[in-house]
Amino acid sequence: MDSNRHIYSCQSGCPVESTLQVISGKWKSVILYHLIKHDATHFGELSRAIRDCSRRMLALQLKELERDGLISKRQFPVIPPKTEYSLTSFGESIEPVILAMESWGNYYNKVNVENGINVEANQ
Amino acid sequence: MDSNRHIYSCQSGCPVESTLQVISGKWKSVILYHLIKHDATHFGELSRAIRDCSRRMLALQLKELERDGLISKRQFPVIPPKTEYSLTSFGESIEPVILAMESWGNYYNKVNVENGINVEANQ
DNA sequence: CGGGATCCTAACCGATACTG
DNA sequence: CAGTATCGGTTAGGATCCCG
Repeated sequence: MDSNRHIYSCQSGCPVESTLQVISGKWKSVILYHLIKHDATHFGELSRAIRDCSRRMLALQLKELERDGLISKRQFPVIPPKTEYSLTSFGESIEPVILAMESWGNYYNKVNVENGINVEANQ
Repeated sequence: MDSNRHIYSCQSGCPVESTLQVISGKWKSVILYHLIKHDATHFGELSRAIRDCSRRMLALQLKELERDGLISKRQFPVIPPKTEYSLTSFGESIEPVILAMESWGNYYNKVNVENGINVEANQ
C-alpha cells in the first residue's frame, strides 16, 4: 500500500475527516468525477482524461477506491485486454460531494476568468 | 510556500481539479468545517478541535486559506494575543462542498458502525 | 497565546523498464 | 492495453525551540 494509510484518526468521529479518509487521495475525486460523468470508464480513457496523473498513480488510486468499495472493476479476457471501471452503489452515494466540488470549481473558474487569471493548463 | 504549490494544472479547466487546488491541503476542509460550524474561531480552539493536526500545519494551512481568500484573520493587540479567523464571503461560497462532505461522512460513519467498525479515535 | 524558523525523516510520486 | 516493480529525488509534515 503506497498512499492514504489512514491519515485521519477521526477523533470524535468528525464527519469531514471520515470523508477525507476515503477521497483525500490526490486524484480520487477527479477519478470519481470522470466515472460519474462517464467521460471515461477504461484505464486508458481515464489516463487520457487526467493527463497530469501518471499511470502509476492512476493504478494506485483506482486500487484504493476499489478497496474502499467506491468503484468496481470488470475485466474482459480479450486481446488486447479491456477493463471497465464503474461506481458501486456505495460509490454513487458520494456523488453529491463530487458534484458540489464540480459546481464550486466552475464558479471559481469563472471568478478567475473575470479577474484575467488563466484557468487553462499552465504548462 | 510550503504545501499546495498548485499541484493541479487544471487541464481543460476541470472544475473538480480547480476546487482541489484550493481545498486539497491536508486539513483545509476540516478547518473550513469548524469555521462554518463556529466550533472554533481562535487558533487555540482550532488546534484543540483538530487534534491530529500539528500547530505548525494548522498555521500553514490557515495561511494558505487566507492567501486564497477563503478566510480572513483579525488580530487583537492584547496580552495574551488573540486572533479570530472567519470565513470571507468567498469562503462562504464553498460551504455546500464542505456540508456535502459532512453529510456523507455521517452516512459513512453510520455504515461503519453498523458493520462494527470503530469510528472513534483509533489512537 | 499565536505563531515563525530549523532540522530531519517518512512518504509521495515521477521516470523508467518490464509483463501478460 | 492494462497494469506491476524498482529506483530515487522531492516534499510533506512532525519535533523542537524560540519569540512578541
